Amino acid sequence: MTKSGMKSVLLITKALADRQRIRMLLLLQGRELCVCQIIAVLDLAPSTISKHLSILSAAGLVEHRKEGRWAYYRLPAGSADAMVRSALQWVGQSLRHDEAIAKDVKKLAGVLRCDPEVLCRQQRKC
Amino acid sequence: MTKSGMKSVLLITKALADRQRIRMLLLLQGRELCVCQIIAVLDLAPSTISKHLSILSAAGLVEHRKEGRWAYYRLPAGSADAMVRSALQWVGQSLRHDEAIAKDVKKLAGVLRCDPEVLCRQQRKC
DNA sequence: AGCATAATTCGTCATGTATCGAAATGAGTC
DNA sequence: GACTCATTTCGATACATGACGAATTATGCT
Repeated sequence: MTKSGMKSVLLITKALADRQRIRMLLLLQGRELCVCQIIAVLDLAPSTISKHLSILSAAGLVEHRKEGRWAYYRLPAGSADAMVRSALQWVGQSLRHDEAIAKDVKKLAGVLRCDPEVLCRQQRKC
Repeated sequence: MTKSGMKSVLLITKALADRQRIRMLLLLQGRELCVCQIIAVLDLAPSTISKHLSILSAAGLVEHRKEGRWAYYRLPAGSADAMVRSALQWVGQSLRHDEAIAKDVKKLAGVLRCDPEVLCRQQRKC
């Protein structure tokens, strides 16, 4: 079923109207991430990250699953709403060559080299 | 030259993150409109409409020209930035079947039957 | 059970934004 | 020039939003 309507559109556009949330979406391109990994890259308070993720989630722009104490977020599967898919594609396309994003991705590479467990224990100083 | 970068993206997403601005963009699909016509359909204070239009303009989502006392706004020409074009396409596609938008378009049809001059004189009671 | 920990929710504060009316601008008319 | 009118800019106000730390929840470990 394909959603439509002003409400969904505004949920999406409002979700996309924030720098940190955009950064998150681009970090999630091509991989699933644990919340603690997102925290480590974006360098914001856990509660802030969590709030952002819930906004993205409400808009359908991310999905998540819990595994033990950890929560993993990812971009929605291929079966997702067309509106959501094209919105994500637009963002990805538009920021393909953005410097700030490249920096985040680079930082993520470092973060991915640690166990999430170790990462959290060390208070984000991997 | 194709723009890119976080700044442009945020200008666009922030511009799209408002119900009234979305309504304006859809009214402008396929035709150029005078500010007074937009006012007549959306039923907001002229200063509010003007502010919204300036935000859309800053994001590159609309163009405008002045003709005498009137100002006309339109969606950007085909030569526009790819980011802008696909954003507009996304909005249009997503709201193709929206009721609120259909209502606006219907109201616009009535407004278009008046001279802009008459329209303004009569304080939006055409 | 009791503790440690990852994530979320809640309360608060500062900042940003939508709206309006009043004043300013700019173009036409007399 | 003085006046009218469409639009924009400015200033004020109410509301929404982003950030944080503290408290809460939920899971795993001892």
